Amino acid sequence: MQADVLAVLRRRDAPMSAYEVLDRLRDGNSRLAPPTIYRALAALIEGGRVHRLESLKAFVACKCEQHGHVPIFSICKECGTVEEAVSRRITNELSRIAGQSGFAPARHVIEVHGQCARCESKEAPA
Amino acid sequence: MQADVLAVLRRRDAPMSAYEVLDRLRDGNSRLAPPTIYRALAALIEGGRVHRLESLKAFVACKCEQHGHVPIFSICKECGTVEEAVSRRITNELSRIAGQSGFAPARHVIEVHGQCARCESKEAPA
DNA sequence: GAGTTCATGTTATATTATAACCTATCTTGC
DNA sequence: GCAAGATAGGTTATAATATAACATGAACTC
Repeated sequence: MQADVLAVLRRRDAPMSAYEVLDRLRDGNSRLAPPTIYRALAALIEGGRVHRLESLKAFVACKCEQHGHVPIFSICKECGTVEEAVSRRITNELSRIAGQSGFAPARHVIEVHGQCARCESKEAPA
Repeated sequence: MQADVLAVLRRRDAPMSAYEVLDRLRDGNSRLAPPTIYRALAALIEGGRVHRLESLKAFVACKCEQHGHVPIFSICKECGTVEEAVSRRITNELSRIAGQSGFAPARHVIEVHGQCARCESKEAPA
């Protein structure tokens, strides 16, 4: 099931809601309920192979080689595509800030909403 | 209504769900429905006086003097308290990363989950 | 093959959020 | 004053997201 869910997510580079994944998988198997999908997603996220975009309530397959990093997502509000980046500077600076108050970070959520280069140039084709 | 919602949020330093706010306000006024609360929250967020914690689906009053900054939240998974920080370095670095791919940032979501100093010392009182 | 474990199925429901439409109040210019 | 528009909020209904709780079945263990 995890493999099926991951395959569906990988066929898109835009995020999908859990119910979109569900609908997509129901094409072949009508007896499929939300908990099945949410369980698979939870396991995939645990393993770092899928990320949840908190601000979109949606999920994407991880595009990085190595999992276990801190992902930084750029989310285009026009076309919905998502880029995944990594920055040690950001991770370090967040640790530094947390350290000032003795906070022990366990999980980071970094999401940037905006407009990708492609959509920007379409909108204002100078 | 915005004032009422803001007052409720300010009485706590932990995040509240929209429905917690609703219940709290219903104490005095039983005829109050979700859209009313969500509208007030939307306006407050627009004005920078309230933030939505995306990863918690919850809301907090902004604690900063000046609104319009990029807030960085530290969320304690034990006690639920939230600290709000600002870092120009992070903002700059995020802009730099975005710039590399021509992405135009409009809104930032930065949330760090972990354990606050207080809860850490309680748990392992060395 | 009885007992255990693990993934998944199943049913029901909780939680979060918004659409669509209505009503009241305020405001502004005449 | 009062019509016209603007704005906030009320009301009803429902959409979208997520999980609890329990049942089933296959696979493995001894």
